[in-house]
Amino acid sequence: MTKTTLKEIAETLGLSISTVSKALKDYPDVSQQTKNKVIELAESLSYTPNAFAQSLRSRTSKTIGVIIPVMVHYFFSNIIEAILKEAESRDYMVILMQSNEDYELERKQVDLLLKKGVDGILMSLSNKTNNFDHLQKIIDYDIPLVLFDKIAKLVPCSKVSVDDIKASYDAVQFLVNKGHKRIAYFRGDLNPQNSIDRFLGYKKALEDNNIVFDPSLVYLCPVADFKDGYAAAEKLINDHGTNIDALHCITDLTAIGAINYFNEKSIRIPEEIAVLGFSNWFMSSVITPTLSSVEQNASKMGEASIRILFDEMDAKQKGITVEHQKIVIKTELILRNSC
Amino acid sequence: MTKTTLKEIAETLGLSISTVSKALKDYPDVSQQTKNKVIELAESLSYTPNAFAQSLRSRTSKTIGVIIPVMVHYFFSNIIEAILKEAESRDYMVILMQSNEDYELERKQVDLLLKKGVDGILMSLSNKTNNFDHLQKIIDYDIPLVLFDKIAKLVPCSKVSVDDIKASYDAVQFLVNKGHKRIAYFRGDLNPQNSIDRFLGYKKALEDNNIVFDPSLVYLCPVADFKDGYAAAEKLINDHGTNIDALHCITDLTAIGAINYFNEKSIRIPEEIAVLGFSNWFMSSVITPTLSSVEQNASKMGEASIRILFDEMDAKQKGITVEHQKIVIKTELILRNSC
DNA sequence: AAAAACTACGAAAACCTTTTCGTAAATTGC
DNA sequence: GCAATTTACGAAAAGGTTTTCGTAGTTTTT
Repeated sequence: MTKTTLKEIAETLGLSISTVSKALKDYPDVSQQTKNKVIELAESLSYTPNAFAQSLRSRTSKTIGVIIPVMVHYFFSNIIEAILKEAESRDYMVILMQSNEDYELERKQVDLLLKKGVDGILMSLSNKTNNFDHLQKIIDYDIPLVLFDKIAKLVPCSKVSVDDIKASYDAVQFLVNKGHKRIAYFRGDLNPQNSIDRFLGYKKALEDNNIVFDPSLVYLCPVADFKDGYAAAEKLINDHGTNIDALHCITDLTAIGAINYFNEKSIRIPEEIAVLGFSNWFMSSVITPTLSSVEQNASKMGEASIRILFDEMDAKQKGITVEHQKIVIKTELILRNSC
Repeated sequence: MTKTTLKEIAETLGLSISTVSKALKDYPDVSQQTKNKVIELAESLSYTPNAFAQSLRSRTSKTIGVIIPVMVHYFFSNIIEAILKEAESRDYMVILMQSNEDYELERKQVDLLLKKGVDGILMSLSNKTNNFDHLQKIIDYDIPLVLFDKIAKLVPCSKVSVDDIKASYDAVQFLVNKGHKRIAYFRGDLNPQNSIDRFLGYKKALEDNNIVFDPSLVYLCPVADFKDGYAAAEKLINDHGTNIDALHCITDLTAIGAINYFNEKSIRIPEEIAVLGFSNWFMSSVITPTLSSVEQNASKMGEASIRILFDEMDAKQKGITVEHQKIVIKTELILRNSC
């Protein structure tokens, strides 16, 4: 079963390749009669143009590349889902890569995507990334680039993110309004902007409420997973007993780790310690107690990212240059039983 | 910033395109001197061959296509992760598509992948799929195809799955050994093979233990999600009160839905009803009570699938034909507090 | 010293599509 | 009836790489 080509159709009908091509693309300088013959035969042979040849000629591939740090995350899989759906509807294909929070790998993957000739790139940076030459390379190649969630503020490209400062600020403000004063914080890795911003939001909310920031209430959870949260909770209790009102965490997973520790030690939530997460994983709605969190609207973020990417790709096609966009997705506090 | 081509290098050095190409591919009929010059210039211009041209000529794309029914699933995202890693290490790219449990979409996606010229395809079928012409088309095109998890038994291609019958059989046998007799079952959609097999395993275990199969203890959870489980649990209790010893569910999510209902109604787990899920989602280890489940080894399944795919792709490249493989991944019972 | 073998390169075709340009033949206008 | 236009098609180049085959020029063999 070999794929049909224009040449075969041309030979069968005694036409030239050019005429067949033009007939299929409905050029005006082909007679209707010829068009009909060509179209009929093409269909009966189920002709589809060779994508490689088309790409070679047009220098476009109808393909976009997506690099994310990790796949097995409620947040990221939701974003990917939104991206796939939108790409689908535009007949674009998505090449997906996972950087595994590894800067070197991320760089290599960018090179692969560029080599592969994708028409655009969506990226959420790894936690380790603090050199942006590879992003500049994308821009130098004139490939539209949109960063989402884990963004680099200084790279000249479009960006989609949430206002992490405000999101955490609002969360902590809520805890303060509830009367909590000694609010611990489990912070994430020191490098990524999100992590920094959420921490700043936490600090600012304290300041604005005239609560003295106490560094001994801040614990580092570099991987921001269940284990980190569990371990930090253990340290927290060892250090402070239950002389703590509330706990805000960099992610739900960390918060759930902490909750599990508190449950084991029969520390009552929210009576003894109120807990508030970040990201609103599905899981958070089914654990005991259900976990309050910050909804990041992953789908909206995915949709916005790919929409902007398509805008820039379309503009490039038409030879127009467009301003880069910076979109901030609204977050909302989801209140459940943990606070 | 335009990409360097062989032609440019050739012109700069006063050589022919062929010689440059051969120099870079280390052909023996190019002098070492010339090779050195070419390699040096190529590197300084950071030459990378045009992937479209290479694909056009070689009829391969170093790309594989993956179609899964849904992305936001612990199981599938784990499989994808394994696939991405292995593909990565082979310098292959992965085009990912989500069929959304929609047969028509699945068909369209297969066509897209074929048109795009992927070198191989990995698929997990949608629940609705019961016509396999599109799979046959892949085979007719001589593109290696591996089905995983949601497979079609009769399609002549390699397959990777778990022995769902045995897995559920073992799970129910465990419940019986614990002394449970009235064991309810929340089954999945009627179409997919997994769903059928797990149900068969449940039935067979009862039979082998001389427990009469009672259809009134079986509830349908077509989507097999949290909602379905919650709703079915409500019906179960309405129908039978707590005249039930145990419950086995088609997925963890369903089981977690049921657990939430039981918790709300203060029905004690496992004292009044023991619960056992399927798939061993991460979530199951952190809810209250922690949920026993069947570990499907998603990573192993992903690894096996892509390994077989590469085997078949390599064989095709060499013109060899290989037997299709049928791999059954071992499952294991993970015991926690819910039973 | 002539024949044989080897070295190092280039021409050209093939992969397939798209589009520009050129040109016969048919048609229109006057 | 001749010039101007229109119609309908084909040739050819371009996009970039790979590989086969051909061939000058050089070296080795006898």
